[in-house]
This record gives sequence, structure tokens and C-alpha cells, in this order.
Amino acid sequence: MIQPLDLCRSQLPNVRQALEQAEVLCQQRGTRLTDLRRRVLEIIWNSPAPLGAYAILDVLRNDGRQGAPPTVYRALDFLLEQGLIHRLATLNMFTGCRRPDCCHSSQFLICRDCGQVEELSNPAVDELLRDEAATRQFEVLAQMVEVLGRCPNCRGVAFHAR
Amino acid sequence: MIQPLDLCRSQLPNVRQALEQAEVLCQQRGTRLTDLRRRVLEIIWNSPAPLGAYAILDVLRNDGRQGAPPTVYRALDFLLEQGLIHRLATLNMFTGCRRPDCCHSSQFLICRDCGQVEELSNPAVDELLRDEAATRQFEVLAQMVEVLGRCPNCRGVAFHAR
DNA sequence: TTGATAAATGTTATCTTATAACAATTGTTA
DNA sequence: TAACAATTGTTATAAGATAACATTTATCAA
Repeated sequence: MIQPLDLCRSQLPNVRQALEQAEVLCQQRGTRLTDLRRRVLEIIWNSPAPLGAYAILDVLRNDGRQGAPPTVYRALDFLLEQGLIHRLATLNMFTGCRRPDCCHSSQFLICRDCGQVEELSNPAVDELLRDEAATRQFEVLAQMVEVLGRCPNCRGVAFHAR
Repeated sequence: MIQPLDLCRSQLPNVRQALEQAEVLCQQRGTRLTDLRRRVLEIIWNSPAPLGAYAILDVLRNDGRQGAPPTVYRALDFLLEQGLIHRLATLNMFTGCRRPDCCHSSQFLICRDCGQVEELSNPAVDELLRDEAATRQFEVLAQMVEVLGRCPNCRGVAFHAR
């Protein structure tokens, strides 16, 4: 008996939960999650795959909002600062952070075909890179680890129920 | 007695050597390192820090060459395919590959201040990421590991001679 | 050598991503 | 309420990348 699983979706926390957590975090930090910023965060979480700034802008305009690129980029800057979203450098796109509550270095598995992203947080990767840097007296400010490939769904990998 | 070291420079292979190696590799592979492609590779190697496509284009035009963006991007595509250069996704820039002869996954230490780049090739990083991917039945096509920070020179770190 | 073909480059136009600069609005606090 | 800071609106443009088609150059078979 074959039982296909939708791995990617099963790992997406729901949108409302992400928004509530963002609300709490910003309150704790004394930063302002304005309407615009909350809406941008919501748009990002609503999307199954990462979004580009201009795609987000399109949604905002569909909302009936005014807006130009800076509108979006400023909101994105805020959300990045707060650790509520990540920027995927290889795609020039943005995706919701799965663990906005704690500082962590992330690694991303990005599916070339469907665009869905899995966020990892393997401390060993972080440590290895820090060690390499330390050896060279290099001060680490940020890490960017992205693995491009194909997710199980897009590979057509079937899982057999045990 | 204090002995400052110029670590970054000391690791840059010289340009001629890089070009000769590229020549040999392309000959072995039956690919054509044309004048344009060789010149672009030379421009990249001549620069102490990574270059953007348009900066390369400017140099080409100073050469007296004709050219438009596609001219450069096509040459860059070829050099990337041949593994003679790397693209730094966080900077949208290109840098010469230190080990074009062997397939390898690279990690980069990128100095935010001076822009200089150190290329690492730590197999453990590669393996960790492959393991994480394998666990998730994710097929790896490419890895992008970039560490942004400050190099010893820009931190003002002094080295003491032993 | 020539003609046919493929590869590389030239050229124009356009698309995508991102930011600078300044104006208007909104929120906060003395 | 006035003064100030933060946020958002608006216009323009910079910077990175590619599509589409023309032209040139290299390669190779006849």
C-alpha cells in the first residue's frame, strides 16, 4: 500500500500562528508591526513558495493599496531586521522564518522545480563555518547557506507506508 | 617585534598562472577559450576584489572593444560552466576559482569592508549539507555557502612574528 | 577551396531587482 | 498642542540580467 506524503506542506506552520508570534515578538522588542508590515508578512506566509518584492507589490496593489517598490522594500527591511523573514540570495526572494523567536543560523533547501523551501538549522554547519573563519581571524557577520536541488515531490519519490 | 602580514594577497595565485591553467583545461575539454573569454577571465583575476558584470563591461570598453551586457554575461556563463570562476550570489559578483582543475564545493569568506574573498573547500561542510538533503530525500544540484564578515586586515588585527 | 553548418559575438530593446531623494502623513512625547 | 521622530507615499533612476535577432567567425565535409 503506497501512501504519498506531502512533506512540504506538512512543515508549513499556519499563517495565523506566524502572524501572532510576530505580533508578540515586536511588542516584546518595542518595535512596530504596522498594518503594512503585517500585511507583507502575511502575503509571504500565504505563499507556498518564496516571493519576490515585486510579486508582493502586486498583491498589495490588488488589496487596493497605494505603493511603489520602496514601500515593499522598507517593509521587507523591517521584517528582515526582526528576523521574521529570510532573504534567499540565490533567488532574490523572501520567505517566512520558521523560528523567529530565537537567533539561529539557517540553511535552506530550495527546490528548483516547485520553488518550495525547507529551512534547516543545523548547528554543526554553523560551527564548521565559524571555525574556518576563526582560523583565519575572520569575523563572521552573517552566513548564507542555500542548497539548490529537487524536493521529493518533484523527484516523484514515493514513500511506502510502514 | 610586530610583523603585519598581508594574508589576502598572499593567497592570490598570479594571473598568468590562472590563465595558463584555464588554457590547458579548455584544451583538454575541447572547449574554446576565445579572446573575449580569456580577456574576461583576466579582468576578473586582475581585480583584488570580485567584480560585477557591468564593471567588467567597463574594462572591456576601455580596451576599445565593442560590447553590451550580453557580451559579458555570455562570457561569464562560459567561464562558470567551465568552473573557471564563481558567482557570489550575495554580491552579484564574480571571482576567479582557485581550483579550477577539480570539481569541488566551495565556501566563501567575503569581507564586507574591502570586498576581498577567500575561497575555502571544506569537504565536511559539503557532507553535512548532503546528509541533511539525503535525510529529506532532497536531490542536491548546487550549494551556495557564503560567509559575510570582516577580514583580518580590515579588523586591524596585528600578527606577532614568532 | 568552397560551401554548409555550428558556434560565437554584436546589437537593440526590455525586463527584473533595488535604491536615492524628497514630500506627506502618522505616531509619540514633552 | 507643539515639536520631533518614525513611517509611508511618490517620482525617478540605478543596477543586474536576459530575449530576440543580426552578423561574424570557426569548423569541417565535399
